[in-house]
Amino acid sequence: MAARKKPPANPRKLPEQDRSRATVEAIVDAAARVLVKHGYDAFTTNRVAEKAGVSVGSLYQYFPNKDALLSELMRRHVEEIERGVEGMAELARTAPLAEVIRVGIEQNAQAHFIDPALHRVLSEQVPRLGQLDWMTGFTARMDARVREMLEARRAEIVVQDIDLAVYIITRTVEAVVHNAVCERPKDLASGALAEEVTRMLVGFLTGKAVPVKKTLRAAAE
Amino acid sequence: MAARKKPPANPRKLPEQDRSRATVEAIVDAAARVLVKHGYDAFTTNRVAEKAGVSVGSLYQYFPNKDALLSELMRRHVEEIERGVEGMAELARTAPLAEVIRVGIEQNAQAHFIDPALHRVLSEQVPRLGQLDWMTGFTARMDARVREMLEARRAEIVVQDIDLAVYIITRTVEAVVHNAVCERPKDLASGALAEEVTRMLVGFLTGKAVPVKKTLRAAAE
DNA sequence: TTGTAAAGTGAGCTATTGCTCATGTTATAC
DNA sequence: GTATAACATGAGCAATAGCTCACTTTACAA
Repeated sequence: MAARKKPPANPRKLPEQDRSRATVEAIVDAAARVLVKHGYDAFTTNRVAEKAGVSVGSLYQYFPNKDALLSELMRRHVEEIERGVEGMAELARTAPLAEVIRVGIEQNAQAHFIDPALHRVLSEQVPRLGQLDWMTGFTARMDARVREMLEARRAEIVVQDIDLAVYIITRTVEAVVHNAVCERPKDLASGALAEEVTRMLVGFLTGKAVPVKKTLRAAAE
Repeated sequence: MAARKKPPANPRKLPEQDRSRATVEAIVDAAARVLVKHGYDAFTTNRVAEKAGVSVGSLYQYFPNKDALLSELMRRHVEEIERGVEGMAELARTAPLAEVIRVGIEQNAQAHFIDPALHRVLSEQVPRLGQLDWMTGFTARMDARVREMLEARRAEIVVQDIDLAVYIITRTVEAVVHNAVCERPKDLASGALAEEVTRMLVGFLTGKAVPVKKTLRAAAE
């Protein structure tokens, strides 16, 4: 536990040969495996290196410190999630509001199922690495997308403060889905949760009553 | 960092004399101060003892381990929050739905201002102490209250699955308010956020359109 | 007074962990 | 073949933090 306070933060060597690129991959993979299997307490650089089949020294040749490795792992995870949401851009222009929102919610849910165990550990156990550089960019991009979508539909929308609406929507969806993954998997799988949250958000945005579907959708496939 | 894995978990001595009760208070107080002022990284038993003006030995006479101290600190914090919500019981019976919800939101916001710094550290930095015994009871009680409130108003409510509705409401309010404390203090203070979230939730529950207030409330005092 | 239990002390043991560095191995350039 | 740089190794250092325990002090009861 030596240098947790004084981060050397040297921009370490970048892998140039294939061999070293493979090493970096092995390290990141092992990091994820260790986190998932044994939790953050067991996430030591020595252990990760061992599981990766390399020596600690190699690890520190590509990551200046433990947090850098953690940061890289999170960055990759978030990147995966963002890729999953990319396809929504065109749908957002063509489909009706309710559909866009429902798909948004379902996409968010999907994102939580890419690697649920890792996602859970990252968000519950890992100490907040005080505003990661790339993290702010991520949320900003997400917010911007929702904002554009809303602005393109100003006609249907009664909400006054669009910024505030974006804020409420994004936090609500993220929080409800995120918690539901562990606490209400059934309602998430059946679509009941997405159904209700969609109704809530559409009503909120349009200021109109949205009829309750009397026939709840059966659990798909 | 010796016994992090093998928790002795001995039910340590309970304070019997006034002197020792004062010691325990001093320790818990110091724990909060250290957390707030220097973050979780600086939260060491030695440091807490020092700040409390007692020896580490004394600390370990009343807390079997570090996590127990942390747990007690969180328990007290949550207890304070719960006390703040107690007064809502009667209001819930007399006032109109929208009013109850708005006050609920505002109470939740108030709770975050009891000790915002501590609240922030606890929720952002402190590692999840894997399902604290008392924690489940707390959320269960809160959920039960909201549930009762809804059931007493079944007539106004179109929602089919009340359990699911309770879930969505509680998570939404908690998440939106919690995040807004740091990210949108203005909207929280002005009441704009509570206004909008209330409109959203009432629309969700009643299935009716709720008119947007054209005149946004000015920031109170 | 005096015996006993509660309360308090703090030096230091034990274990862990992040990280270094002297050394060895493999690939590329000429 | 040889020089050079990239890559890899792993024993072990330095720091630290959780916790113990032998011992002292204080409170209270008889």
